[in-house]
Amino acid sequence: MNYSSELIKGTLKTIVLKLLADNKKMYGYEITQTVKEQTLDKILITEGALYPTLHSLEADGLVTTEIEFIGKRVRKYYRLSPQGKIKTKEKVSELADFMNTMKFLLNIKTKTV
Amino acid sequence: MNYSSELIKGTLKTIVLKLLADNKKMYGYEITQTVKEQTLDKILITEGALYPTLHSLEADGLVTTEIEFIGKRVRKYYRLSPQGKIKTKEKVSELADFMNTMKFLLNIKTKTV
DNA sequence: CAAATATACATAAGTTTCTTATGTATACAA
DNA sequence: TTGTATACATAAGAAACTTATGTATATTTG
Repeated sequence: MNYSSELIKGTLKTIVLKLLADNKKMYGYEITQTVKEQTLDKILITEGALYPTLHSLEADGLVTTEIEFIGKRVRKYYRLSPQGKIKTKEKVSELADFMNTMKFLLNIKTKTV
Repeated sequence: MNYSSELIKGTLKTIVLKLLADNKKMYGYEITQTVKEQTLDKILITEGALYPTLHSLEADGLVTTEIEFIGKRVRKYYRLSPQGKIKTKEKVSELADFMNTMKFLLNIKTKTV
């Protein structure tokens, strides 16, 4: 059973950047499959969400692209730019920090007056 | 320095429900201030986000409301309904699960082929 | 005591970011 | 040959915010 989609909102860019940081280069479909496998089908990235995100990362200069042909079929590989590497560190540490804060907040039992 | 707002998206309802679960009853402004204090200004809930969320929780039957007057000023207290208590447990455990999954995903070094 | 700030509610327009739907095309398996 | 998988893309619509605005009372501060 996968997560209610609003949870994934806001984390997609970070997920994509981190995967690219760990795998040198990846193409869109590969990203969807990797996330699906690694999260045991809990996080399913739709193409309608992923491709615009990748295009936006490219427009922001965070990734570069390379076209590759597998037979007649096209593949578009994405790779982090230097700025992309910096941005990835920022986003990942921000998310880690946020998760710590949330963990703390959700464990609070009583309001401190 | 507070979090980029897209991170908070999708977690607001869960935060509000959990606070109500821990504090019996709370009013809107109190929720914003409590979150601000507990997170050391890292999570700032805007009124434009909070009030529609509270109204939506009420419309869904997850909370009940009571008006209270402090002098001439009105306060609207929110309290979990029985369904609200159930929903809170679901949302909190879903978020905890999601955070574990994200933590795992963001630590992966190499793609497992 | 006037002005600024804090308390306390609310809504509405606009933006972002997703979902859902659709489209195109190749490759492979049944 | 039919369905499924691979692989890209975009567009309409929905959800959930931000930002701006509005109203009103209470308190602090210069």
